[in-house]
Amino acid sequence: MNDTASASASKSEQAYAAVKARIVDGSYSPGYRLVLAKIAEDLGVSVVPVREAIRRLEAEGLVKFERNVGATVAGIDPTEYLYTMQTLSIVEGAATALSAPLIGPADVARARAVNAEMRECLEHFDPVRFTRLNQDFHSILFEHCPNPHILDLVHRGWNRLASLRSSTFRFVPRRAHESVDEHEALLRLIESAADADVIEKAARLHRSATLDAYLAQSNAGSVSAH
Amino acid sequence: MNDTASASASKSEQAYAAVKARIVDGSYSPGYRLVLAKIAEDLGVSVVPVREAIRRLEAEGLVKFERNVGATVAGIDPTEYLYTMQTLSIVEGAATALSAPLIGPADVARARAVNAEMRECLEHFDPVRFTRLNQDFHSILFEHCPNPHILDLVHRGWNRLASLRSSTFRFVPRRAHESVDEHEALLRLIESAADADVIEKAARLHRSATLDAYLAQSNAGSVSAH
DNA sequence: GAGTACGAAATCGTATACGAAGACTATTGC
DNA sequence: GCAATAGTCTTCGTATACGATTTCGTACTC
Repeated sequence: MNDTASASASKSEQAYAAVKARIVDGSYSPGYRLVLAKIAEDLGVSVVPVREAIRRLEAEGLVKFERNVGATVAGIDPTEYLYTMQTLSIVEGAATALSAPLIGPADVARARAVNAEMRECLEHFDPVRFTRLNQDFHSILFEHCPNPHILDLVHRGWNRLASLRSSTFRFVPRRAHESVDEHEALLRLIESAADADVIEKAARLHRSATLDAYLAQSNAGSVSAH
Repeated sequence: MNDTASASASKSEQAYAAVKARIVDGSYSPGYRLVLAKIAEDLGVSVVPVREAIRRLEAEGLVKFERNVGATVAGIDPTEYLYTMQTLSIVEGAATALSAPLIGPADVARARAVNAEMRECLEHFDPVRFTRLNQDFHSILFEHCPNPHILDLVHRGWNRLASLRSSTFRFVPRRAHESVDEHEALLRLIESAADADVIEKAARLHRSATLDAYLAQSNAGSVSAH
């Protein structure tokens, strides 16, 4: 973005952005111990703003904080994943339904283009790229949501998910095909100005189907984590 | 030893609880200017923990914070109210549906008792008491929600609402009667182990009906469809 | 040899202090 | 008389410092 902005922004802000970036891009992997003094030194600031940044990240659920002990990057605990996805399915479904009436033909075209890329991506499957495109696609759908609170919840959910980096679809490649088809179906619903209820249900099911696929996968075989 | 739990908790925690309490109980009314140094002195701590407490409250939406300017108690901006209620209708609906299968006969009985009190309360209408009971009632319904994230979102929503103190029903007394009836209907659905979809929709409509009543009342006209 | 107790190191929590940014006020020029 | 500007004053933002708490290692005892 603008590195000049980081200079004008408060130190807390800088620290927040820096730590968050490192969590999301995987430099700090789950379980990583976040020591205030060390981070402060790395960023060339004192511990106070770092502390504030950590607490903000805690509120977002990206780090876990224990009093008098310290902070660690929040784990990808499968249970947590389940909860996050379920929550996201609900709020994203609502956000998509609310923003649907505000989605114009131009937006639909953009979304369709992204989905075409995704379909193409299926050939020589790249889970990371696919997951990225997936986020782009859904962003177009829910970004017009007029209720900022709901939109914020959706963003938080995606952030949480991003911290289990790379890709959901790495674990459930089969799901990717269905996903692309469901995207097209969703777009059709939006184009035809379907009922909010119908759109909401479709968007929610779309997400919880991915969750179900993941659960079926991890329950069936050995857990490949660790 | 727990009566002085505030002593064992961290200063930040104390400050957080103290400020939050004053916002909720109305000592600090909306727009009230929260000056760090003053609060710190009142509580007998330094500004650092107070600052942290304020930021936490900001994350919850109870206070509005402006860089280099200060914090004020978040207003009851009607638009904010609308957003909060809409969000709550969605997450509370989901939470209620998810917890419905876990609600036992004892819980239903308790809820019914609370609702009976509410009905009684209608005679010599006390909006504050009614609103309190209303929260108790709904708490019983969603508190078993197995997804802690969703449950947390519900609590936050209620907190926000609590900060526009006293009572929603002060503004829409007529709505109170319908509310009690809808509560009974909700309980019947839960008892009969109705579909999650049905329960969710009922719970959501129950809340958005209150919102609509409020909107109709305050605008006395109509707002654009949402 | 294993378990416990004591002590040292690491890290967090909070206080105090100083610098910076914005808001208010008084004064001056038009 | 009104507006613009300069100066002051309040309040926030961050650094540094010290006390509190936890954890880990080591030695001692059973």
